[in-house]
Formats: sequence, structure tokens, C-alpha cells
Amino acid sequence: MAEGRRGAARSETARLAILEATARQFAGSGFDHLTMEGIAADAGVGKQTIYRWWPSKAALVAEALIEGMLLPDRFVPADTGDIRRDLADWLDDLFAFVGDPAHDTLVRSLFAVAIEHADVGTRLRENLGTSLVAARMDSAVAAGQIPPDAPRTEIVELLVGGVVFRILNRTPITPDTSGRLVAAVLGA
Amino acid sequence: MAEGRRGAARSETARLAILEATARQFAGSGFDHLTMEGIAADAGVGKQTIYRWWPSKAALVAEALIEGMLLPDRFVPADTGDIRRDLADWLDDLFAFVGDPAHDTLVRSLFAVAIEHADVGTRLRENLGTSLVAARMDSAVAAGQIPPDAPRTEIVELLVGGVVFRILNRTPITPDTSGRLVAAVLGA
Amino acid sequence: MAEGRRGAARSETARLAILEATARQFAGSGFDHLTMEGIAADAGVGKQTIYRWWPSKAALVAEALIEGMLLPDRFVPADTGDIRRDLADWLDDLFAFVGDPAHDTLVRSLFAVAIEHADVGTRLRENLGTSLVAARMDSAVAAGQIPPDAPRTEIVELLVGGVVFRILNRTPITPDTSGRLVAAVLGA
Amino acid sequence: MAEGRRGAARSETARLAILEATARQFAGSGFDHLTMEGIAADAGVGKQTIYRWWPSKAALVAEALIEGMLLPDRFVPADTGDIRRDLADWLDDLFAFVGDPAHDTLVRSLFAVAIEHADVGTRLRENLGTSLVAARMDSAVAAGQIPPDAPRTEIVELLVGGVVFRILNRTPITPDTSGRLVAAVLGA
DNA sequence: ACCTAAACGAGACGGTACGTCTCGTCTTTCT
DNA sequence: AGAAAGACGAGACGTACCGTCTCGTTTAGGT
Repeated sequence: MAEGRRGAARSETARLAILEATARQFAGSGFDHLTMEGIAADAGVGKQTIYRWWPSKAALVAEALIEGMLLPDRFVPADTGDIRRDLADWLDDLFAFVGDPAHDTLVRSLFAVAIEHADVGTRLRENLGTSLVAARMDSAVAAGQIPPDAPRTEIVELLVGGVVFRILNRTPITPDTSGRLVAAVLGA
Repeated sequence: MAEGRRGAARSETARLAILEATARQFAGSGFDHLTMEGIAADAGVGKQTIYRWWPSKAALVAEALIEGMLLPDRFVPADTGDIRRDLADWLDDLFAFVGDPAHDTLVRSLFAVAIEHADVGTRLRENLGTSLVAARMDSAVAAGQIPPDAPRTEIVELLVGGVVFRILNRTPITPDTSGRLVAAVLGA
Repeated sequence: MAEGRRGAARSETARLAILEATARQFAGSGFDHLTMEGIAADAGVGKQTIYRWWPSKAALVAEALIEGMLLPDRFVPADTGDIRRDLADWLDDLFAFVGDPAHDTLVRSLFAVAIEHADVGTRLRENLGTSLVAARMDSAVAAGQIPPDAPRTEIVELLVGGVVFRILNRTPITPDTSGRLVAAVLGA
Repeated sequence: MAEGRRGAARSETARLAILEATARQFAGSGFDHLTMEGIAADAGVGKQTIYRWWPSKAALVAEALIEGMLLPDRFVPADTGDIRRDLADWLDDLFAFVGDPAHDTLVRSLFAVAIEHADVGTRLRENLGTSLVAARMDSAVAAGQIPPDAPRTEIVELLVGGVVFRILNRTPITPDTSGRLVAAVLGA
């Protein structure tokens, strides 16, 4: 292999054990109670092995996110031909997840970290399916369901923002929440 | 005098010194680098005096917020008679503040804390002026600028959410951002 | 009453409650775990009332000792006419007290404090009955049981020293210990 | 090699720095003003490094004593053939040390700790040379200077006790003190 | 088959901050 | 004025983690 490295290769076993321990502890007790020593002990790994490959706790979380260990891999909008319904369904999925009390610690910690660490934020946005929703909007334009000059970027932005605001605000979710939000941005 | 308390009364001097130290350190280095010992030293106060009255760092931040030591007391929407313009101006104010690199640490830390601690969240929402905007929307309905059946709650929610999303997402703000967001929720 | 003092007189109730609390805590947990706050709480007294009248914990202990709240008021040597027997009996009393496991904390703390604080030391020596033993020695000289040139001061000193050394050394006491010590200083 | 230890070995440098700091502070201000934080700072060491290896301040003092950092390594009785003189000289050494005002804090604290902590007591007794004196007494018996049935153990006990009592009692030492004590236990 | 070198588990190290406890002082209210 | 109550500035306690630095052990190319 190209450049002649000597010595043992990076242990994939250790890498996964570390990320799994990270995910476990993060989901259980949140970012604040995440400790390098706890992860190392949980993963059965030396602390140095963590510091060798990751610069910070945020980096660990970001990678665990990428590996799909913290969130469903993606929230994917369907394409039934009815853009309103598809958007509302996607929002429902989102609200169901973030509104589940079992995920409360995880979700709050995750968004808090995302706000402070750009890499986690980028990754999280991706996991929420924003880019897929944007694509779905494009196809709705092509199908003539939305006027071409509709501010699509802003609409996606507002909808995801609405989700974040509900988390921030602890507003209880009702069955018609998604519909009302979609109506607010697409008109009645 | 009603209930006969004995012993020295709580020191208002100490209380303010502590909150000011909290605000100073928070604005300077964010929530993560906020330490009880640092605040105590900065305020010239014993640690116990802090623990006697506040249960956590988050409580300190919440109270500093209430005292108006962290944010402008309120972002207040104007009432020029033109609801679109007033909303856009209010958003511009908000974006100007949260987009200012000098406030980056403060803003990110504040929203991160708000997501994890309900009391900070409630207070922060108030400081952003959400309830004033809601009232402004009501008056716009009275003035016939918005149809009475417009989903006003959702609109406010989406707009603030949009701001939060921009923070999360680090999207650069352009001069027309506010107008575009308002247009997206109120129609063109 | 001579010099015209004004205001309330010192409360004897409080004084005794404080000394009793001191004795209780001292006997229970030793000097190290004696705290001003604990004494005040136990005595149902404000801390200032203690500080107003005593300069230190050692002073409290010394006074509790004087009040006879820590040790039997005095270890008194009998006068049966047989100086050897009287000394041995007195030593037996002493050993019985200091060797009792129930008094271990009390005794060790007391001697430790006595070594560091002259006032406690003086008072403790008095409580052990040293001056009475010296007097008993004098009468033994008068009775012709001890030669007049015997180093009486040194003998008392050595005997009490022997007791202290046994405490220091944790040597178990046997029934003949006292007799052997007396024999060592008075000859067989 | 036998039991496969892993991880870094204990740092002898740190160990000695800690004991030296302990000895320094102890000799300077006594046991009461000995603080773990002070020792750690003085030794340039983290507090945990102390707690990792020693359970208490007393244990630190005991080990500093063993290392000969607090007292002359041993008070050794000479053997000139004259047991009376040798004992008196040894006592003189002892009195010279414990009577020196420069050693007052050290000596009092040391004996106070010794009374409360068995391990310090054992070690202190050894440092005073008790076992060497006992051996010297044996050789005096062999040389016919002391009758074989003399209560040697008790004599050593009483002599050391006499020293402790003088400390407790703050009796000033005169040049003939040692001689008088020896005479009291060995006869004229 | 050796040799080197990197990664690994373990864990000691110098530090910082935690939240609690006690100190001795000061202030307030009551007696 | 004395006393009970209790807030205050100070600072040590013992613990938990931080990020770095040895240790010996294991693994895997070079030679």
C-alpha cells in the first residue's frame, strides 16, 4: 500500500467500541455527563486511544451521529404527489421522535451541542433530512404544486426552525401541528 | 412586622455582584467555561453564598437574563401600521444582534442552555419579544392587514424558529433575509 | 454592686449548655470532630455566644474538664498506711479508666490536646491527682515508709509518665502492672 | 516477571517531594495547620497523587517519620560500661531535643499525633531509641551492673514516660534532671 | 526469523473545579 | 446588653475528570 507505514494498524474494533460507548452514554445522560474516562472504561479502551483519534467530545458525538448511532439515519420525506401531505408526514415523523419523552435528554443535548459545534450542526441538519425536503420541494415545483417563485429555501428553513423552536419552547405537539405549520408556509 | 425573621437579611450587594460576574464571564467565554469558583472570585464572594441562593449555573444564567444583563431587555416590534415592515424590522434587529460576531459565544451558549433548561428557555423567548410580536399581529388583524383566520401563533413560531435555525446553521444573513422570511409566512 | 454594668447578665444556662454540649461531642467523637457549629446547635445557642466567652476550642475543653464533665473529678490516692499499696491502687484506678475501650477516644483526645495546650495540660494533671499523690508521699516519709532523701517529685513524675506512655504505646494492662511500676520506683 | 503490572510506575520523585513538604510544613506549623492542599502545592503535585497513596495526614506524618525527615534517625544510647551514665546521657540527648524551643511545635504536634494514631506512635517510640535502651539494659545485666531480676521493661517505660510527662507538663529541664530520674529507677 | 515502530490497555501524573463543611465575623431581631 | 438566628468572605475537604505521559504488550509491515 502506497506509503510504507509500519506498526499496527488502527483497530476498527476499538473505534466502534468507543463510538458505541459514546452513543450509549450520550443517549443515557446527555452531553454534560459524557466523560472521556467513562467512555474509555465503558469501551474497555485506554484514554489515549480516544485522544489519538478524536480531538474533542464534540467530534466523538459528530462521528457517532454519522454512524447512525444516535438518530434514525435520516428522516426521509415521501413523494406521494401531494407536497402538503408529504411535508406534514415528514414533520410528524420529526415531532414524534423529538417529542418522545424517552428521547428528551438525547434530543436536547444533541441540539445544544449542534448550536455550539458547527460540525455537529452540519451533520445533524443532514440527518433531519433538510436536503431531501429541498429536493422534494423542487419536484413539487416541477409538478406544478408550488409556484416556481415560492421561497423554497426559506420554507424549509422555517419548517425546521419550527421544530427547533418547539424543542426550545417545550410546546406540546398536537395531531394538527404539522398541518398548521405547512399551511402557514404554503398558504391555505 | 408580619413574619419575624431573625438573623441577617440577604445581601443585595452580593446578589448583584454575583449576577454581574456571571454575566461577565458568560458573555466572555460561554457557558462551558463558566465556573462557580470563577464567579465567586470575580464577585468577591464566598462560594457558599452562591450555593445558598442558586441551585445551578443555569439558574444563575436565567436570573442574569431576567436582570437584563445578557441581552437587550427586549426586542420590541414597532407599529408603523405596516405589519410586513414591522416584522421585517424586528427580524433585522434580531439578526443584527445574533449575527454580530462579537456576540457569537454569548448567543450560542445562551441558546444551548435554553434548549437544556426550561427556565432559561422561557426567559429567553420572552426576551426575544415573541409575546410582543404576537400582540402586534393581533393589531394587524384589527387593521385588516392580515385575515383573521391566519395562523398567527404558527407564524411567530416559524419566524423565531427561522432565527434559531440560522444560528444553528450558521447561514450568513443578507439584507433581504428578513423580507424573504416574512414573505414566506405572509405570502407575497 | 461595685462597677455599674448595664444590660443583661451572662446566661448561666447557656454557659452550662455549651459546656455540656462540648463534653458530649468531645467524649463521643474526639477533639478533631469537635466543631463550634456543632456545639452551638447541640446546645441550642448562637455561635456568637460561644465566641463571646471562650477564645478557642481548647478553652472550652479546659473548662469542661474543670467542671468535671470529662473525667472523674479526681483520682484520689487512699491512705491505708501502706504507701506501696496506696500508690498501686491509685495507678489501678487510673489504668482502669484509661484502659477502658469506652473511654479510648476521650482519653486519647484529651492527652493530645493537653500536650498542645498548656491550660488543658495543667488542668488534666490536676485531675489525675498528682498533687494528692505528692502529699501522700510526704505523709509516707513522715511515717518512715520512705527515706526522706527519696526523689519524691521524680517518682510521681515517672509514675504518671508511665501511664501516659502506656496510652501512647497501647500496651495492654495486666493486673500486676501497677505493682511492678511501684516496685520499680520504690525498690522491692 | 511474576505479576504483570501495567501502566506507569509510581513516581519516587513525587513520593519524596510529598514527604518533604509534609515534614517542612509539619515542623513549621504543626499538625493542625497541615493541609493537604498546602502539601500538594508545596510539593508541586496534584492532590490526587497524595490521596492515591496515603489515606490520611497521619499516614503522611508516620512515613515522614520513617524516612527520618522529622526526627534524628534514632536516639542511640552509648555503651561506656557505666549504665547509669549511659542512660543519663541518652536522656540528656532526648531532653536537649524536646526541650529546645525551636522544636516545640514539632515535638508537641508529634506526640499529640502519636497518641491518637497507633502507627505514628509505634514509629515514634522506635525513633526515641526505646528498643536500643532495652538492649543496653540487657548488656548491663550481663556486666553485673543491674541485678537480673530488675524490672527492666518497666524502667525503660518509666524513663520514656518521664520524658513525655515533662513535655506534657512543660517542666523546665535542669542539668541534673536526667541523673535524678535514673537514680529514681535504679536506686542511689 | 528477526527488527522496528505504531497502536493498544492500563494507569500515574499535575491540574482545575466540583459541592460541602466549618471557620470566625457581622447583622438583624427579640428579650 | 445579651442572646438566637443566620448571612457572609474565606478556604480546606475529598472526589471526579481533564489531557498528557509513561509503562509493558500486541500486532504487523520491512528486512
